[in-house]
Amino acid sequence: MGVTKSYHFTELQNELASLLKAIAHPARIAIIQHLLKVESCICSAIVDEIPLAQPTISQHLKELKNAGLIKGTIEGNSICYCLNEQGFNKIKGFLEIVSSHLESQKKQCC
Amino acid sequence: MGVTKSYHFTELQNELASLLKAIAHPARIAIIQHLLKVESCICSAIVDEIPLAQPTISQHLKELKNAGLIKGTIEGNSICYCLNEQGFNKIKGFLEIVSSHLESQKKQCC
DNA sequence: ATTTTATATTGCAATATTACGATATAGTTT
DNA sequence: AAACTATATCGTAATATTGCAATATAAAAT
Repeated sequence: MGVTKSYHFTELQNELASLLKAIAHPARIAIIQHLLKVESCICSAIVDEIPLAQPTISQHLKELKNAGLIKGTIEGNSICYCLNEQGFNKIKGFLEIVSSHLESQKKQCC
Repeated sequence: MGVTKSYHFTELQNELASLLKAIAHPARIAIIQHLLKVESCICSAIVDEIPLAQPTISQHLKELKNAGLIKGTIEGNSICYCLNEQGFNKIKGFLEIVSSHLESQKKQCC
């Protein structure tokens, strides 16, 4: 059917899935890595950095923004994008729980 | 076009995207959480735990396995699934890099 | 050997995602 | 104001994902 049955799952499960889905594309990972590298949030010279058409980049940026992983502020003509710590912390929190559980699980079964 | 232009991106970017995509579904997060909870890797009583049809769960398990996030071993009649630490560590590594960069970035711009 | 139990595969319909050309919007420069 | 620059939106084609019924496979129990 192509539609995720999100009503079967908890709010946290759905939220985590949305956040992870937003990162789960090589172009969006490249955008994140670029924003990390440039420190000060140089705006969308991202378009020059990544070999995809401008509307495509714009769409990816929108997804990252909707998910709460980046922020954008208008700066005259252009827009300044930078990473949003909060979004990443949620994902990091989940992975830390997974890791700590895995470490305390002494006996591996598989 | 619907097809990701993965040839534009680095191997690491594509690998991370695949791993993240594999987790990025509420049912698969629920599966991961269940496997965490049951400690010893009780097999696919997951089907009883999650309100999706058996073929759907089987498909989700396959994706998690292909991505390297879970392992499965045959145990007589049934199959024992458990989490695969390695896959999670790769994602955790990426997020730790993001976090440490963000923390050292004093001036927020947006 | 037949039935039962556990899991995987196939095929398919519904929906979502990816990418981009064309175009719109809005600030900047001339 | 006209031209330019930066970004967003629309429309659309190609492809991917989700979910499940039906069916296949294979071990276990009877």
